[in-house]
Amino acid sequence: MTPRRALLRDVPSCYSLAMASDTELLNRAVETVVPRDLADDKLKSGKPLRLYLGIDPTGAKLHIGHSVPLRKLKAFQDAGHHVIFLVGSFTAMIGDPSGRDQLREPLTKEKVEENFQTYKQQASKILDFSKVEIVYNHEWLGKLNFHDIVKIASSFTVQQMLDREMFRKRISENHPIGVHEFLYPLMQGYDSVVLDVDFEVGGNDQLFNMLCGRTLQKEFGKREKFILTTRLIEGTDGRKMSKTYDNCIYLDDEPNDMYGKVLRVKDDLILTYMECVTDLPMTEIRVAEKALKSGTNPKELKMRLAREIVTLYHGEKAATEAERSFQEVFSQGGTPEDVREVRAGKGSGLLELIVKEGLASSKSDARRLFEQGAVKINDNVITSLEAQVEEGILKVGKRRFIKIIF
RNA sequence: GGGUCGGUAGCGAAGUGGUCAAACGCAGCAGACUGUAAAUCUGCCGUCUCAGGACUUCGAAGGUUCAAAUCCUUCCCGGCCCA
Repeated sequence: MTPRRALLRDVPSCYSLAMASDTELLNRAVETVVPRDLADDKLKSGKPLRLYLGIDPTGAKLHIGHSVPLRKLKAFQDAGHHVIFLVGSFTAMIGDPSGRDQLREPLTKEKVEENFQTYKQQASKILDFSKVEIVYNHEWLGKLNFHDIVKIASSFTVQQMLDREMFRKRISENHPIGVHEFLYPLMQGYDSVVLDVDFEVGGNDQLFNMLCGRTLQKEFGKREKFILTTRLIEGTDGRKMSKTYDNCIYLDDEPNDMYGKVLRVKDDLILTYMECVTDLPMTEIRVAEKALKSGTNPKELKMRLAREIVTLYHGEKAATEAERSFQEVFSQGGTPEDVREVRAGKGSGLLELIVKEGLASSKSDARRLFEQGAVKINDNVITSLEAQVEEGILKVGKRRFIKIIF
């Protein structure tokens, strides 16, 4: 479409030097655009558009699933559009019921601010916050009175709310639904009214909330916005990416750890990851797709993917290093380079050290590891619970290493 | 407000006076296998241990009993039905 595609081949693909085309903006890593033709028209107009992404600062560690909408935001920013970043300072205190089958704990104001700082610090790896407009929704939501709220609420029906899957689920499982949870999408929708944007970006789990915004904008006579939802990517094991499943790749994971996690991703997610969380050109991703179909070892592509992701967050050097280290440790069963060094007293117990250094969660746990032959010093399996500390590389299981020095 | 059912380990869920640290499933951990994996198989999966046991845990606090997750009392939290 544009000549930049050809040029890009010679450039390390993780550096997105070029702007994405309109087609790519509206399609790559995108789940759905509502309504499509409105989006096309607005983009075709060539005018800079106002768009926003809202987040509730819950204090969660960001993982690459969170990076998808952020990256989309950045793509639009690079294309010259006006990006607004909305901090759900008010909404966070209520808690989004989306995707929840449990009631959420509300947050305090102080906690919200603290959380946002943490968020910003992590998200800065993707988005340049100095170039976006940051707004807080307590500034308007906190000022609404009961009249306003009733007006807003009357645009929706209880049936619409109850149609949502998580509420149905809760009903069928006899879990509570707080009345305030119905208010949540309305508040978020009202954000759109205040910001009067051309469109909103969000994860696909936010579709309902964002649609409420469309309804309210019409109701309040504002401009019509369209909605762009990004794809939700699954965690390394193919289930929903979630802390409770421990299948997340976090933005601040150490290079080696991050690399290893990507390699552990289920094979059939490779292409999705490439599309959604890297800057690899789509042309290259198509080539990868063909290669997969023609029987290339998925590991090869996964390594490419892993290198790409680590480069994005830690730079090329770290990525190369992580790759080398990974091959050494896992493919050849060796030990990593950068093992943590731990000073230990000669003659002290090995078991105690393992617990103290967090390689096991309790003494009982450590004991089990000994019994199961998981404890090795310099590749010699140690089974005696009374064993003393020795100098060398201590390996517990496959992934936990420390270097013991006296 | 009334009635009723329920709150068990990270989650789900059995257990209704002793044989209960508590079945089972999921998740997790270790070992084998492998392409890091996945799948599969095996073992583990409260804490501490002088390895014989000891200690803490079944919403919370009291009580009955030789003995309580199991019985009683009060309280807290939730579901459902009725108002």
